[in-house]
Amino acid sequence: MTASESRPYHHGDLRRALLDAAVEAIAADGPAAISLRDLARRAGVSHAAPAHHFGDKAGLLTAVAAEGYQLLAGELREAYEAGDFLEAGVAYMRFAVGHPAHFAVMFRPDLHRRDDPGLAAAMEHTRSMLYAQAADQEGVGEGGAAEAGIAAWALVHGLATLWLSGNLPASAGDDPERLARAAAGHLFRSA
Amino acid sequence: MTASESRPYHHGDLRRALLDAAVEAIAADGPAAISLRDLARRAGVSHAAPAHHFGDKAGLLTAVAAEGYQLLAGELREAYEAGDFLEAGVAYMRFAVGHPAHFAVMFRPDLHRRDDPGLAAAMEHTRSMLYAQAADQEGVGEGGAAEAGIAAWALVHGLATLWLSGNLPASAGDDPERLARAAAGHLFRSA
DNA sequence: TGTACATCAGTGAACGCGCGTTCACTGATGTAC
DNA sequence: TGTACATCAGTGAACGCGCGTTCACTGATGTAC
Repeated sequence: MTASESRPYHHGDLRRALLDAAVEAIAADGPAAISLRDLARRAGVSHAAPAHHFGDKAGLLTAVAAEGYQLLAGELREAYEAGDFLEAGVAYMRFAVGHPAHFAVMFRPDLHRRDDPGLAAAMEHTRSMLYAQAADQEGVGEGGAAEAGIAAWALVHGLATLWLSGNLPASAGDDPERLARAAAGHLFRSA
Repeated sequence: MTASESRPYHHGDLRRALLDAAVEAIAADGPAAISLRDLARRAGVSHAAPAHHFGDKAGLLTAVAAEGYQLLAGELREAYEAGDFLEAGVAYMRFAVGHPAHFAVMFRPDLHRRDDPGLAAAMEHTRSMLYAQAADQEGVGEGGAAEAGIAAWALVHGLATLWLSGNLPASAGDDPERLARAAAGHLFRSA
């Protein structure tokens, strides 16, 4: 992967390379295990280079989280545009399994820079899509409609979490999207 | 808290004290942030003492996880004995919010000693209760019954996870058990 | 009741390690004229 | 087309820190006789 010849002084796109290295490392060992020095090693630069782009570890994880929210918003938008709310749940599962590192960082606010405007914008955008259904129904009846949206989110979020952490029984099968569709179907069957 | 007078050479119940310190530290900063040296400090013993009881960090976290599974099994048993499956979901939420440190460690097999018999037994016992409903229904109809049990578990697990990590919107309210009851109600309404 | 001894819990010094952060620096790039 | 200079990306040495682990040890407890 790394050029054995003399590398140029400037990396080209070190920011991108560091993010990719972070995603790879997080997927393997979790967000807590990464170090800026290790990422620099993976990207083939000196250990002080990452500070130039992200400042510190929180800055890097904040960038990963923001990217994750953008990716998730994209997946959700497609499902919503197809007008199928159940498939939005399936898309959520697909995103989690397809981008486990992003998923692991996104819902860990303790790892983020609270004041980052890029993350805040990406979060708000994605959340507005997540709560869309709940907001739509909120005015309708008395109590419970908001919880319906939260219940749907919680179901697919819990399913993705349990899947990724290897806590589901063998009876869950080996196809995450199928499982999500089947499990979420139990919730929407009543709607 | 700590006796300022000369402490006795033997602690009395250092194992328990270290577990309590760990639970406190994990609740505050997460499982990744703890160190055996810090726990020894909190318990007022030398930094080498924890190794006597747990060997290493994985050994300690394994003990925390096993204790968590035992506590959860107790809460679930009460709900089941009352014959109310919905309240078992509420009990799951109550356990997670009441024992956030245990909850954070239990579903992280990467933090455990795989071969610990105590943990394996506690897990199996608790899981048999979690899957009880799914197992009961499994023989009934074709496909989908097993997913119903998983869906119920995923819903309350996701709800607890999102609650503890502070990811739920303000509309979720401030009463976790009420929220669990309302959200899970959407799932069981169809049954 | 008293003595000897085995066992075990906890000590404290020592080790090597990887980390984050800082800082003066150097190499490369791009822009003004 | 060429020269001067500002800007920026990345370097590498240095620092102090907390960590896990090891190990010979010592203090306390309990049991055998």
